[in-house]
Amino acid sequence: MTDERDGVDLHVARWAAFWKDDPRFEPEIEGALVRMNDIHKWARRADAAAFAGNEAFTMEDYKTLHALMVQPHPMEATPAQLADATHVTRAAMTSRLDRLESAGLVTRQVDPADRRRVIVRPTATGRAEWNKHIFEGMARDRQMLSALSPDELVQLNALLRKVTKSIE
Amino acid sequence: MTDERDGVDLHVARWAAFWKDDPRFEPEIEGALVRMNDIHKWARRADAAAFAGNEAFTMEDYKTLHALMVQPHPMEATPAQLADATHVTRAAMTSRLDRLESAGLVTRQVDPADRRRVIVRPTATGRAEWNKHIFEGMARDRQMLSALSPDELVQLNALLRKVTKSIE
DNA sequence: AGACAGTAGTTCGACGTCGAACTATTAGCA
DNA sequence: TGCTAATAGTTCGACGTCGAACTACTGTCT
Repeated sequence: MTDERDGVDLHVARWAAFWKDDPRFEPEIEGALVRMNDIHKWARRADAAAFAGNEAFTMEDYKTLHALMVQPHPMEATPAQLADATHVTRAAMTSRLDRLESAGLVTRQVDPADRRRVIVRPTATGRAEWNKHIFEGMARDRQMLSALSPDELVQLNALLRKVTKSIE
Repeated sequence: MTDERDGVDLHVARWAAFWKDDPRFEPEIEGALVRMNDIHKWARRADAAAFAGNEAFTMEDYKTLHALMVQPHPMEATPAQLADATHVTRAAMTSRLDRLESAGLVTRQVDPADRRRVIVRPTATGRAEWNKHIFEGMARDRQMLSALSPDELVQLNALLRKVTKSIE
């Protein structure tokens, strides 16, 4: 493996020099986490840039709408389910749904069977808005990982899957 | 490769059923990004939990202090360098440094050679506070990736390095 | 020397999120 | 039937971040 070094290698090397011979610092651990962090940050910035010009429809709005569309029971979910799916608190989801509802992209309806619950559904406008952005996002994702071959992608997922299984 | 499926596999399968036969959706791309996202979120939560009880010394404070300690020119950096290292804006770094300075963990000094610049240095207290947390964080990182063997970690970094090199 | 673009850092207002407190509703149990 | 605990969603105040505007200083070009 004669790959050139990336910026993270420099970071890790400097760091390793700091604690030379201390076994508690493991370069491959730090390197992997820093790289995943960098990739994640880059993706977030690319997504945010794609929604930068759009006034009144933010990336958060899109992600909420997206979570709603890919629910097991499609086109229908509670705020709590959406909060779990997007990894935000219920409080944050309330304010997201406020925006989406007043923009006419989703509807809120009290569940008649359990009046504590609220059922969220996308409107036709909401589904159209979601369709407008979904494939652009997948194209960005494809571009970001274009350095990896199909085989390498499978390898990467196999390794990552071991990690996610151990922590979930 | 007979690894069991993880939660992301379910997510991707559901999603794939949504756009069956649409070549724009690539399961391995989405899977890799979602997994990295999940791992990143898990790490952030673990770090945040470690600083939860600590009043007046947040995770952001620690990361700023850490960036200062591992600079090429150790123990000395400008706000802009720290902002780049931690991937926040200069504005955010200003408020971080305000907190750290008033807590007595760093000092700010105007550079006599270029009076636009400010030189940030850790105090003895700051260095002690940093030492108190650095190894705990590395232990958390090690624990999080403990599902991977040393060989697998090297493979993972090789794959991630291809990605980071292509986007940096 | 004087004007002007560029750079470093800060301040400001807006935004999204969090955790805690609160309201409303449901389920369990004596 | 009543009392209590648990649950779903919302409101509230605080916090960290961002982008834009601003101040101060430096370097360059004429």
